[in-house]
Amino acid sequence: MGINERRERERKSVRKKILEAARELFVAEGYDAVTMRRIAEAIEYSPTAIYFHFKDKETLIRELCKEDSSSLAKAFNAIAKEPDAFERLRKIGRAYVEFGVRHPNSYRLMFMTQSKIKEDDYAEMGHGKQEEDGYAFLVATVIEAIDKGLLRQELMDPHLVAQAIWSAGHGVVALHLAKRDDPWVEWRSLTETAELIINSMINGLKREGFTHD
Amino acid sequence: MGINERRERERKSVRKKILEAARELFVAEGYDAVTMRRIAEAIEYSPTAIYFHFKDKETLIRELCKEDSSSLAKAFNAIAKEPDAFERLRKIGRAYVEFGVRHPNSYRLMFMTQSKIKEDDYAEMGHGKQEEDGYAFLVATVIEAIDKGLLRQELMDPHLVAQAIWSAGHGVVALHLAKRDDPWVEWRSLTETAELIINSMINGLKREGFTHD
DNA sequence: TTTGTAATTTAACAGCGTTAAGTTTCCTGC
DNA sequence: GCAGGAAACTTAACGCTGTTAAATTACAAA
Repeated sequence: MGINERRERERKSVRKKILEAARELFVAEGYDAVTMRRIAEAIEYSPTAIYFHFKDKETLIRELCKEDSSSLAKAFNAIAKEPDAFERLRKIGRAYVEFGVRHPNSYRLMFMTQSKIKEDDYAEMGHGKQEEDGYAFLVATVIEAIDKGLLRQELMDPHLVAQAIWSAGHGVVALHLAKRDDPWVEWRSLTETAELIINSMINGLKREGFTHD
Repeated sequence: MGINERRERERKSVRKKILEAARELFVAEGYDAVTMRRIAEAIEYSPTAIYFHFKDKETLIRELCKEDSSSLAKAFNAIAKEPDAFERLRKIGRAYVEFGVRHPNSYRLMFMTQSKIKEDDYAEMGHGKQEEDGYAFLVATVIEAIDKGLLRQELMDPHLVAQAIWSAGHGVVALHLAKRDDPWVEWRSLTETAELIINSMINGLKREGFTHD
């Protein structure tokens, strides 16, 4: 018994070592640029050793991604305290943008690529629970705004509105992550653009004549 | 001379054949899923034959992408006739969304991935010319809106406003292309969401009290 | 008919993620 | 203390990729 615990502890320590090395490399060079062989090299193991601890590269990356995404959930939970629905939307937007900047690789994986995750796995990922599901949190906030009569009368579908808001926020982050270094455009700062988008969207969705703070 | 022309014609025909086969495969299965070997197989040539006509896979894809993107430029040129600045913005948005739907692979390549294209190549791509440069066209429209006093007073930077509008439009397309099949979210239709985003953004950017059509 | 170049094929390389098989390590039960 | 055996790891290799080098074919020019 006691010895099994030791085994397990050691295994976990190696797992952690792999994750840390992988994280450092991925953060520095991105998902595609880092090979399994280089991760192995970094921890001075053979490449195949990784496969004892992780099913494949995809799984390894998802693990890191999961760590990151929990930081987004945390930020959202802190925001939940904000009483004003519009202000909450603004804070959601800012937190979302900050997440993209802080974890560009995870952001790309989560929101900019098609994932083959099956619906079955969703339950354990907190699907639908506001504390873990950012989209659910956004929808709930929109519902509140609708119920309080803050939005234009024709806006009755919370999913539609939430998706529009999400899209706007996503757009500014995604464009930044993909095109920030492209000199075709005289880029303005991400935060400035994000602020304008968030405010314009809220301003454009809110009930005509409704004056807010 | 006459024989050189014939040679050239034949070469161009093979080039075209490759491009057509590649396009069909790429459209059906996407950039990453299609290998050079499969393209070669489709035209019943050896894989290396392609490399006589195209430098590498990247170049081949860029060629297809260029063809697609000209359709966007065409759509924008048609829109240029629209006299009303806001209505022009709406049409730009719709055309942009339609481009994303019609050419998802090119869209992903152009707007959702980092490109290593150097600034030097931009001149021949029509950078800055409104007829070929969609961003320049958008900026020009924003400038017109500003000059005519249609936008809120504090909005004086056309690039900032253009980038906010672009981001909003991009967001809805990018999210759709990446997450459309993800059952985590009860997706609303792209066109409906796009329409809401475009209208909300314009509504949110326009001068307070300014009533439009 | 020879010659030279353009166009194509065959063979192969280096890199990738990954798997199979062999080896070390080290706890367990006698 | 030592045999057995699972756990953790390494070595070797597979199949796939984009791509290149070298050999081959096709075919107009002389």
